[in-house]
Amino acid sequence: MTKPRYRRRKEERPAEITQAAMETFAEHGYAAARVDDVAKRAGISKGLLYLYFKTKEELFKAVIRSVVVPRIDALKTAITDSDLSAEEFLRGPFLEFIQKLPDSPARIVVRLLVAEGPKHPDLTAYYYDQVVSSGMDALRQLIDKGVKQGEFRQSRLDEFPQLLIAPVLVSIIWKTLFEKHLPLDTDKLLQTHIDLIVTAIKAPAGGAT
Amino acid sequence: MTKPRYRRRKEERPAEITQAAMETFAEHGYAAARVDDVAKRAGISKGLLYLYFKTKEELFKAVIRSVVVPRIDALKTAITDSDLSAEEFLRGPFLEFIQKLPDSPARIVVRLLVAEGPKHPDLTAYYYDQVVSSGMDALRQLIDKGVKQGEFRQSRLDEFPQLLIAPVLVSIIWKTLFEKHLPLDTDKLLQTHIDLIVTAIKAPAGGAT
DNA sequence: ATAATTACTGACTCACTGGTCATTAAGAGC
DNA sequence: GCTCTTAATGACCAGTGAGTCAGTAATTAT
Repeated sequence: MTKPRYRRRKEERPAEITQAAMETFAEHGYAAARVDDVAKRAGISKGLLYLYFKTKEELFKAVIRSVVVPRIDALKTAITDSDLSAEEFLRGPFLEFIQKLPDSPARIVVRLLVAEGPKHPDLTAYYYDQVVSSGMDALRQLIDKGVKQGEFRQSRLDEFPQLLIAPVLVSIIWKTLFEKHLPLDTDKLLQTHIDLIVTAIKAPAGGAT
Repeated sequence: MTKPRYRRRKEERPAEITQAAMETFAEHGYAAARVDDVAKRAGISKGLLYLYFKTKEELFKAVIRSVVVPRIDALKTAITDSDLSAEEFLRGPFLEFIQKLPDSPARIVVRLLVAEGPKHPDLTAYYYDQVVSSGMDALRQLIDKGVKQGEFRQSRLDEFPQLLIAPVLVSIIWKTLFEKHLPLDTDKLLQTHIDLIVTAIKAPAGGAT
């Protein structure tokens, strides 16, 4: 009775491979990452990897998707499962959500997308549709709700919901590049940002309507 | 009298090469850019390029530096050449400065740094020292000045001056990735951001001492 | 003019890596 | 056990692109 040289595990392979790929891309970026290394990390041969993913690029897209999808779901449920006021939502669930991003795989996705996005238009389009567009809609609705209910004053923030998540990008990029030079308390940074924005758009004391 | 096949132009080459490299990197990113293409774009042979730059990486660093240096100088003079109040400075010269960034070569630098920074620690350190660190100091001083003169209330913004430039990153990344899907009026976005921040930190009417 | 110098060329090398495929062996079915 | 299917291997191929260098010609010195 010899122990088998390998086990057949058709089901688990794809997830294991994308996981290994994500780690490899995180270390070296997409272009400089070797498919062979991804395979090694996943504990398989390169040939098998190519059985599950036709090309390196397809593997790349699978990685992005594997990170993005669960994260969207998280935000969507956070929004639906809540009947807090707009301010409460911003200071509560929304803050929590963005505070998690800088240490999540989202960090890697940002780096990969900034670096490789322009060369993968369909991937960028996918990301835009799935994440950016719907995310912006959600935020805009949140702000509008706040305005309608007299919590917030009218402002241009609803034209630029990007401003709400801008410091997330700063946090991610800081952690990616400068953490060694000067550590950044991103939780506090994001908290401060929400404070400032809410202060700026809060309706003056004697509410409207 | 035959026309010469080439002209010797020792002085001008380096600048021409870094310029060509910047354009090539802008199109393809660092890893995917071919040295041969940079040379072609600069109108020279690859061999000559290697006479001026020892490796592709050294060329890369030269490109970053060539973009960064003049931009720092611009900001520094803007700060020194002005005795405006803190709010006036933010709304005037500072806003103007950041409004220029999304369409300047700074855009390419951001993309290249995010993508390649982790693999070039010394370059990242250089950028941190020359740009980030001193830029943050300058902003912090500006805010403190505003506080001391009673224009601004005390806030945590002076702990996180990054918040002032966060939307610049959003603008740059948006233009890099999503411009085709939904154009963004970055001037207005940045204007809005400064409005919001100033509103948030402005001292209440009856100013302090 | 002629010689000396060196900016410049372009063909070449060589390491590297994405992708292929003939072969092997694990596991399912009989 | 025996056969069949296919998950899995790993040696191989072909394209590519960074970096080299022997030679050439533009310019300077004499």
